[in-house]
Amino acid sequence: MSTEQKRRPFPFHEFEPKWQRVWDEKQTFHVANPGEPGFDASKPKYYVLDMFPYPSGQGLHVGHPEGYTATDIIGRYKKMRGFNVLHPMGWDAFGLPAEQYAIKTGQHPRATTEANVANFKKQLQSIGFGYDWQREVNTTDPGYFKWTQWIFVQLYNAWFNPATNRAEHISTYKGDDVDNVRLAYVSHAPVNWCPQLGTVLANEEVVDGKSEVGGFPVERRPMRQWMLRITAFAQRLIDELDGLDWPESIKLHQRNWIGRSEGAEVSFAIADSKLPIAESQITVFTTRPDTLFGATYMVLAPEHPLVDVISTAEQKEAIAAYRTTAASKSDLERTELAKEKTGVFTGAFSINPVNGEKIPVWIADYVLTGYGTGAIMAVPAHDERDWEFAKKFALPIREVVAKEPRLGLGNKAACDTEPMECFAEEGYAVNSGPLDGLSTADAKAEIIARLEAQGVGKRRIQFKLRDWLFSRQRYWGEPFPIVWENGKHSALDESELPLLPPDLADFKPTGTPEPPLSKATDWVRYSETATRELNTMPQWAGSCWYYLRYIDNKNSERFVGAEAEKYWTGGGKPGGVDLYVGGTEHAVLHLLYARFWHKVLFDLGHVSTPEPFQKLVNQGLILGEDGQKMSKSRGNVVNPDDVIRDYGADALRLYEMFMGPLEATKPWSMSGVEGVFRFLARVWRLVMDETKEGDWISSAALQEVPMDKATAKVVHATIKKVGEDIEALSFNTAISQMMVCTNALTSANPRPLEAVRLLVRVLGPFAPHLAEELWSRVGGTGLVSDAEWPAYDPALLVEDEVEMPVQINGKVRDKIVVKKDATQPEIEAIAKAAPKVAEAIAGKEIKKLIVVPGRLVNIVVA
RNA sequence: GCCGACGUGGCGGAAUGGCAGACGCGCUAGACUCAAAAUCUGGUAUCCUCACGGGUGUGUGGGUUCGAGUCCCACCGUCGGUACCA
Repeated sequence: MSTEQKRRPFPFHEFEPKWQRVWDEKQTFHVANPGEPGFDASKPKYYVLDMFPYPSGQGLHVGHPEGYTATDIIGRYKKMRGFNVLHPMGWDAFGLPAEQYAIKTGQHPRATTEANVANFKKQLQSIGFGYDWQREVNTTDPGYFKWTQWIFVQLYNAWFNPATNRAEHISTYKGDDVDNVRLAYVSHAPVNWCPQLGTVLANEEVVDGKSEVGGFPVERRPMRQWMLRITAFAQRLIDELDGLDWPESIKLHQRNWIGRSEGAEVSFAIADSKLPIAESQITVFTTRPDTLFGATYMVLAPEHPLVDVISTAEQKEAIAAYRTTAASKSDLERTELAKEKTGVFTGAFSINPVNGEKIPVWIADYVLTGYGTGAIMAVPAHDERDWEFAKKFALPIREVVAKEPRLGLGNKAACDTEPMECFAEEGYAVNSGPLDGLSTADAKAEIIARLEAQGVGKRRIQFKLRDWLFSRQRYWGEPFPIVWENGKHSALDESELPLLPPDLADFKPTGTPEPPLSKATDWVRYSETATRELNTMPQWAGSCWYYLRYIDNKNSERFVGAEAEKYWTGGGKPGGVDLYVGGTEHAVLHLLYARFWHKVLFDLGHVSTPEPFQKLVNQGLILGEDGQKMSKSRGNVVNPDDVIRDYGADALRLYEMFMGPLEATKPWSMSGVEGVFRFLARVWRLVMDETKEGDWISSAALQEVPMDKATAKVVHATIKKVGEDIEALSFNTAISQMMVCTNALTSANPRPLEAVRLLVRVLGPFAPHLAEELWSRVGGTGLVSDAEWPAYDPALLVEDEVEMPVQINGKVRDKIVVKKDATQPEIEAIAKAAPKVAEAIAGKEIKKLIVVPGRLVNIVVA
């Protein structure tokens, strides 16, 4: 841009930084905690939260300010409405991308993180967000992660008591294997290992067999890992969604992810087994126990422990070969090759407990180790997967469910004819002995009762959710507060926290599953005989509880002070945060993990609500001008800094909100930005006139005169609608109403000062810089940010007369004007007398006449 | 496959079951100007008509209703999520 003076329609570049300085100097958006000076206990509280950003090297993109502007408007509005508003911001700064970037550039992640945080903060401040920066948190700050580690220790020292259905201190556990019930425990199960990233990943972080970060292949291998027992809370995580004001789609997503299914566990005896009874059973989980009579074979997962025990000598070789292939397949290959079923016969048979039939036992990788019991009874007639498998390996298929009840057919008749297609729906039992004729629901109940009586099965509820793999083989994360001695682990004492990571110069992955912390030989040695845990926590750890730390971020005694926690999360709702705004991408990761941690803290008495977030809103994605997802490779990325430079922060904020509904996906448009920019200039010119020389002076039209009726009406209608629209998060329509008001005031001469003062206050939450500037020029007291939200006068909004359309058979034919309080018969008479109406109904029979007072009249004629 | 969201002018989008298209963009005419930009004022769904006026219109087809963009059923399309979960 040239250095010569670029003419600006209003001097936003001068007053925007000015007001940002004033807010900072006066600490306008700082709010005190109970017990602190300046705390006003008479005010209600409002906690409005943004999903804090991961401070990447790219800086802010226009997606960030969308949600942030929405919460800022709410926060500023609630403040004007007399609330104590908690609206904080912080940094989710541990994690893979920072470390990858550090490795690439050769800098220490702490240095790059600091630089990125400083840049993000500067950018956020240049948009004029009203955050209480005194409450800033950073997950990589030792004063913060001390408490992340402390919470981990709480998890370690807790177990889930099924009798009370909640987490309790480990001391209440009376069994003999404490390490088997802790909420944080060690596992040796196969995990998702990503060689390129040099770390293991949680199930949630693996997408289509590739890492969510980077898209690298992921393979399964058994490793020693820390797990968190989130599955213990599965039922509560489902049930307690009910009390939350979240989008139904997100609730559904979480329910599906947790994946509750009801069914039965059934034990099949292994035929001709020489093993003790207890070991010669194959237990399966099924949601369709009513189809038990149709089980014609069984399948074990390749990794199932019984495979070695039961396979016959002739099959051993084939089995071993199949297991090797299955194990070496990455998840990606497993998914890609999912089309064709594979498997091998074990040579063994089992006995169907309901009819004594001997059925073959196979292994196949379409049965997963991690779900249910890792074994299934196959009912090919009524399960698509079993159907495909049976067809491929020519196994028998027996129909046991029919669409319609069918009685009187013996087993014999049915066994001879195989069904033509798989029927996986509910229906009525056939060929099932005592179940015949029962509906699927009744048949399930009946068979479960029978199995329970025989002691070979029972009702069971199964969840898809797995325990949370919590350790990573990385440098840039919270070290575990755990030491190992003689193969046994123990937690550090609270006094030893925070446990800082070693200051490693070489923090690169080792290329093996050995974590980089192993390179810090001094650090690793805890004592003569004990060494430290080498894994670090995943990025999700810090974000699981940051909303609690904002409440009391400087507390060195406790993760959050009890009194402050009670105040800011109080209000009688299950969730403490009143409004949480962020992207959908966290539907089942962050939002599920945070709920889990919160419930543990609640059960252990550390927080006072069972849920973290009462109301959740997902802001939509902002696309590039071409309607495509914004990305560097497409070259359609919009940088907020450029928008602020050319149009100002207020225009950026306003445009982000004017684009459309907050939740919608919508494309960016620079001419749209210019549109709201012109609107802001029009508001400016309500107050200021430009001289021939290009100087700004107070507008001559602006006078201390009372508002005429029409002006008062539009201004008060604006106060009403904008307030209601903010409450409903309908910011685009609020802005359109302010445009209507501004257009009306533009043509007013004289222009009543009072009207402008009211409009400026209503504009405050949206375009705070311009509002402050104008407020100071129209004689406002103090800051508009501290002003009260104006009240509207409903009496000014009612019309004396209303225009009503008159329809004939649903089509508008004429319009009439009637008094506001006209009676039904009066309206009817006026309507019938209207010229076009009279003409249309002349000589016709009126079959019906509907009058909707204040809206319309509809006359139905033959 | 399954689950979810959404289909309204040239574009972004408004509409408690009650005048479809608020507001903005774009386009267009006029005012101001020597001229332009900026600004201000007006017009702008579509078809028929010189006009007055009228017909048709919210993805498609049905239905409920005095009245449907809105509610119900079926279908088509776009986007997002998810996938051997027994």
